[in-house]
Amino acid sequence: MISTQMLNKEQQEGVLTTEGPVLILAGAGSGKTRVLTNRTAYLIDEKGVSPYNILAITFTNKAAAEMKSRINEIVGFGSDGVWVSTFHSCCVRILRRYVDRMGYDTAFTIYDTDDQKSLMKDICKRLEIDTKMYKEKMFLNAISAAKNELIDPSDFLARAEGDFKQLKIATVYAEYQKQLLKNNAMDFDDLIMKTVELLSVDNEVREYYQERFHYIMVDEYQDTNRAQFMLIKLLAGKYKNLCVVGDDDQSIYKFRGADISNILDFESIYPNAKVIKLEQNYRSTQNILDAANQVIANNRGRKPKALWTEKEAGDRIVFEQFESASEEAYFIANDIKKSVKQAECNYNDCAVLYRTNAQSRLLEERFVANNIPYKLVGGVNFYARKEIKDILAYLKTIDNGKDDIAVTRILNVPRRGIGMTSQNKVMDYAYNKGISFYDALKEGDRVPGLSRAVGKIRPFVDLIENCRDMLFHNSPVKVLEYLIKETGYVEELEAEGTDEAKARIENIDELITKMVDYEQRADEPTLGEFLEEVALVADIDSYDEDGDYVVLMTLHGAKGLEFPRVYMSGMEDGIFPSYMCITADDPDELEEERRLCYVGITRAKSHLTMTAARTRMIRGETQYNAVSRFVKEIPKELLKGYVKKNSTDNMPRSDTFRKAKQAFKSKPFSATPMQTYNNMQRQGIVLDYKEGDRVSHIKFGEGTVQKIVQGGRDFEVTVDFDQVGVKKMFAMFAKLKKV
DNA sequence: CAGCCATATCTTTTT
DNA sequence: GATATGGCTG
Repeated sequence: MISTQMLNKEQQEGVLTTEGPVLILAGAGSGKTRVLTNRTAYLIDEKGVSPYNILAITFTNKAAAEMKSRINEIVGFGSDGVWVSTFHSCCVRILRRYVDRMGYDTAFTIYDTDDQKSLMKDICKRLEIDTKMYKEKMFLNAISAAKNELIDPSDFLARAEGDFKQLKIATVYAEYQKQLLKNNAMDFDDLIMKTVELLSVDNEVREYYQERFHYIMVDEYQDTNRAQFMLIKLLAGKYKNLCVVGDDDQSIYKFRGADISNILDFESIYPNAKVIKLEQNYRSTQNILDAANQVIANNRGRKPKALWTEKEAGDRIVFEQFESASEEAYFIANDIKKSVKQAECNYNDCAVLYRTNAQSRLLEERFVANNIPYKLVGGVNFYARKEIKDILAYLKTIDNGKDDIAVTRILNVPRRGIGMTSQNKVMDYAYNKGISFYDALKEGDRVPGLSRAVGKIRPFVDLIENCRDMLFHNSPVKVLEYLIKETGYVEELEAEGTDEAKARIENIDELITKMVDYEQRADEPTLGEFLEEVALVADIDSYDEDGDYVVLMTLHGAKGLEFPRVYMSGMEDGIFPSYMCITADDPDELEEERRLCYVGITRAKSHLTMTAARTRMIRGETQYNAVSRFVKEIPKELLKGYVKKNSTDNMPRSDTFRKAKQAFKSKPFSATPMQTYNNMQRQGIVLDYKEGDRVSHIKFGEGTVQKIVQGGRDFEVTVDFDQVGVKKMFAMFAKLKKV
């Protein structure tokens, strides 16, 4: 039974307004999940709606699972019937049932980014595209963007309007779709787009689902793209009881096609929509909320809103700048350790957030050294690891022999002595005969030019066929175990004996465990369903807030979560906001970064610490970065000790550094590795070039030395570069070479 | 055909 | 710094 007395007035309104379109603008920490779960409970308990007629859509499995369990807590029995799922799994469910009406096999496989890349590579090779000119990734990005906008290959061609590059993309796009269909596979974007297509084209299917879903709710609506928008519009087409929840200030997935106008224009698309604003924040202290409000206030083009809280001011925000990124990591690790020791918090109260996954490395090292339990979320997905992808490719081959990408991946893994030459011969044969790669392997003796290789291919085909036969009478796990034994995959790793090989074996064991777990959960376990589940998990799904560990993740990953103590690391211009956004002509990109900052700040309940480093290694180059402009947007009164010690002041410490910075104030500065720097310092600097000499620079290319001036401990060298013009730089950093 | 070494490119963010 | 690719050799 639900009780509305725990809800504020606006929240109650959100729960009780069940009919017609509703837009809930829910600020960070304003209890939107509570509204959604209570609303569902209200529909079932009070309005007698069948759970079967309710659909709730989220972005991650974790969010879906949480909503499900919270509905369960309130409603108890009967809530199982509610469809709570992610966009992608919802679409898969629909497609598995009806996609055969569009020429696909309902047993299609789902391609992840890796698979897409492999396929694209093959296509570029076949179409003889110079991948130096046009990168595979460029095509994939363009295709993904098109799919998010529901633009199919023929639309794309029509829009190309004679533009050479666009025409090229159109050709590749068409071929890509053709190959996907042939492989009986779909990529992530297809899942949404094909569902929209199915619902648009097939009246019977559309009416079925429209009739089924009397009530639809969508979480994180600000992150929907055009395709997802259409999907929802189609599904809600009959009853129009659509409730969307979102916050335009937390829209951070534009790069993935999210269209903020979906939420901003909701009222004009659904004219009689009721709009409810949730502005009371229940999560953060006043200081944290003030900081968030002040930062986000710098964005134009947002729906005006003001978050408020009844909470006390709380601690001020800590900001610290360090000489290097490792010192930063050292500080964060120590600070967490200290706080736990003093019983101020547990490890799982703490989260360390950063802009890019690469930043996690130093933190991890520090955490290991300090014996701090931590969990890294994101980065390389478990299912993206080599050994896991190999095993999954076997399973995919068993499940869907049409998936050429999977078959080619494992044909020679472990080594069977089948090289590229043989593989290409089979591939050509398959292409000419219009059959799948695997089917071509089966008739290997008829492939021209395959002499000895036939004998090597045979055992591979037999293995796959045996597994398929086994599947009729055995559980998928049995087949998996048989497979691992027969291929000798683990055996080979054991023989290797390295730590890395051991870690791989552990991962494979983990995969078996996951499959066992799946079989126990499923009513009727099938290999296909397992593969599907595996394809659609995000790393965040495995994060469990009950375990006592610090969590490390990107700011993007943290959306929707909250922690008593939050550390935002790498608060530097060039890192966050990223260099790409600073240099972009489009000011919207900076605004998106600012929203990301807003998301980060509002994750914190009571303690927020921001850190920055003066120097940081990025891709093997040392960068010097200024303090993030976002830090400067926070009023100083909210910061603890902003101008106190010299370790936290804004001026660079060393004379050399200050001058270096002046010379390179516009760009993040790549310096020579520290090794050389130290050598030079020890030896005193000897320049092997003089004024008028031709020199070359690692980044700027060749140029002529105009002036050399002794400055402090280093030489200030002025060079007129052929490509980029005159630059002033310090010899110590510039690493100029005489040519 | 496989294993080794040189090189090139990468990085924002993810279902 | 790390990983993917390409060329070479045994």
